[in-house]
Amino acid sequence: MSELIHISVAWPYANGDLHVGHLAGALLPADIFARYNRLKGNRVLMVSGSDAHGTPITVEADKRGISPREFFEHYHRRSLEAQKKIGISHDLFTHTDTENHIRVAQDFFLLLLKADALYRKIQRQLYSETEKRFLPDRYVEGTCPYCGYTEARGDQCDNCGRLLDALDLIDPHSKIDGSKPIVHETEHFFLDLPKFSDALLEYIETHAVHWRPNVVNFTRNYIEGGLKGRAFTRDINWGVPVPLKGWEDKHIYVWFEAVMGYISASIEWAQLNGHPEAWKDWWYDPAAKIYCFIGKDNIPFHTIFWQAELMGVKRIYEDDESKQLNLPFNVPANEFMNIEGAQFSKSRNWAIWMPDILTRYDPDAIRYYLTAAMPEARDSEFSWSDFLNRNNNELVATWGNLANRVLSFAYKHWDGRVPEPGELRPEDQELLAKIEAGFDQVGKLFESVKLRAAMREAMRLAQAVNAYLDRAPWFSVIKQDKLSAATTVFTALRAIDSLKVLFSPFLPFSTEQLHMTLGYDRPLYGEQRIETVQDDDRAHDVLVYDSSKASGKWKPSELKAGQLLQKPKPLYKKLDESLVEEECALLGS
RNA sequence: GGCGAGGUAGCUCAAUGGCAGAGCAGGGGAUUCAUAAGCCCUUGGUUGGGAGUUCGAAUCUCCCCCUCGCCA
Repeated sequence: MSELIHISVAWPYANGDLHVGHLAGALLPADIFARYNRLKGNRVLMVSGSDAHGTPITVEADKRGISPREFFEHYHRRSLEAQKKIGISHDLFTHTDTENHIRVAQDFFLLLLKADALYRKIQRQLYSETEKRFLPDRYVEGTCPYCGYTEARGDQCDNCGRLLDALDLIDPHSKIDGSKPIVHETEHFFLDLPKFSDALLEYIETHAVHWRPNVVNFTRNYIEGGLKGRAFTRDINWGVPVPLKGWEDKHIYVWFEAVMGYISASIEWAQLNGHPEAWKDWWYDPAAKIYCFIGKDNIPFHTIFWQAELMGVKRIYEDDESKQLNLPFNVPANEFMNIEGAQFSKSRNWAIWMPDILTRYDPDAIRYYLTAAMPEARDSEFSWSDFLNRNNNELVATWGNLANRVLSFAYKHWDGRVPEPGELRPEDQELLAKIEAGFDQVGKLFESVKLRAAMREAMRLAQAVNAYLDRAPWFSVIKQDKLSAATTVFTALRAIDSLKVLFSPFLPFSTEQLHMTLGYDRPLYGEQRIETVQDDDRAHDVLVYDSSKASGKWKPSELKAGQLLQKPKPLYKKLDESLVEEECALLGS
């Protein structure tokens, strides 16, 4: 039975390149999960985009003397390239500064206002006269009123650890230009979260049964601790303008606006595909399942605030009052990936950047390691020596070598064709039955979003094929009893053909190569393309996934004897241990 | 400071009250189709520290230490 699966992937902030944290935290698990569901025959809609708004982008753009738009578009384009190379198969990866997104976010705002989910409140905030703008708390520095530390930030004192109100800082000054800010009053809209408290708890009790414990506990506790209204608008001159007269200078708070992108991107996808209403299948059919793939820092936004927004508007671009927007079905948040024993840090360049490592390593080698070390249950560690070992000892040695040894042997002894087997012996049937059962076992792990375990299970099956080959007659009998050898090689080829499917969500590039080597002509997966979309006034670049040529199915091999093989080539490269020292030297430089 | 998660073998990680496991690394063995790959066997643990509950604790409770996230 075909299911509707929506995959909402956290929007990477476009103030820098993608790094392994983005991949391991959200992008890669989402892609693996999407590919599995496509193979299962489910209707998948996976969307995301670059988060283009917010203060850090304006600050960086100012530093470089360019516009925020020019600044984020640079990183957006690099993000598209990197994700295409590593095979993150978004049906649409767009950004939040499109005319479509701005329109949707503004309509969302107006619906929330109409639903009485927003209220107005006047605040006092620090204002920079030199920059003609309000200063976010973390861009203010001054003396801590408690401990006297002179470099306390507006939100927190790093010396005594106390939380501060920027207005309490002694001798406050702007971190950007050192000028002294003054106190201004400013009015804002707030999202009335307490109003949704009961409904949110109810949602957690009914929906979160199968969620990861850390996500449920954190969320329940957060709500039970008492929700407070949160500022929904900001004094910033970059973002989605508040669509009300007299409010033109204020913009919707970037966090609240970015999550709306899951809907705006679904709408954009539907329009690009010529079925403008198609997005509603995922957002209004109660049977559709929405999965949010995010990092742990994002949990409250995807388990509380986004739900409150959806509950608040109830429906958008839909007149039928019996319909209601779907709430996320699961939020499989990942923890963080540290690097060589220390936290990721952009300022110290303690980071592994995707565009950079993609110049040196194959995408599947990176995908294999990031999945094996994925922070599903707790923070995990990226270590270059571990990367080397897992690549050489697991990916190359166990799985790559298995495919290569069998294919080379078959190609050499049966004129480049799949051999005609004799009757299958008990050990052949046993192996094939084991592999067939793997589709259910690995599938179950996918359903509960345990991707590390799923890949390990596939690897265990590859080991079982190696063990089978150790006992079965083939190279030792090729001269005397070619039929026996043919039966073994046929069985092993079928096993490899099945393993190719099991591994393909994790390793889409190499399994596609293997698929072709095995003599198929239609690819397992669709094609990714970077395209330019023309809006009313502007244009923007997107990454799309075209599934029209995809033929992969989540089911055991039916490889036929006589099928013409292509000359096999190794699927993976063994890496030299010198890389460990070289890569570590690049960290922090 | 409050809340949440985590600390398990050399490394990366499993194990939610019932004999502490896996992969890799390390050691030994029989092999040669294959990228010196694969297969079989195997050495490693006072589960961060302390106290308690229990017939039984990595797991539950309390205290302490350390790491991460959110509140910010």
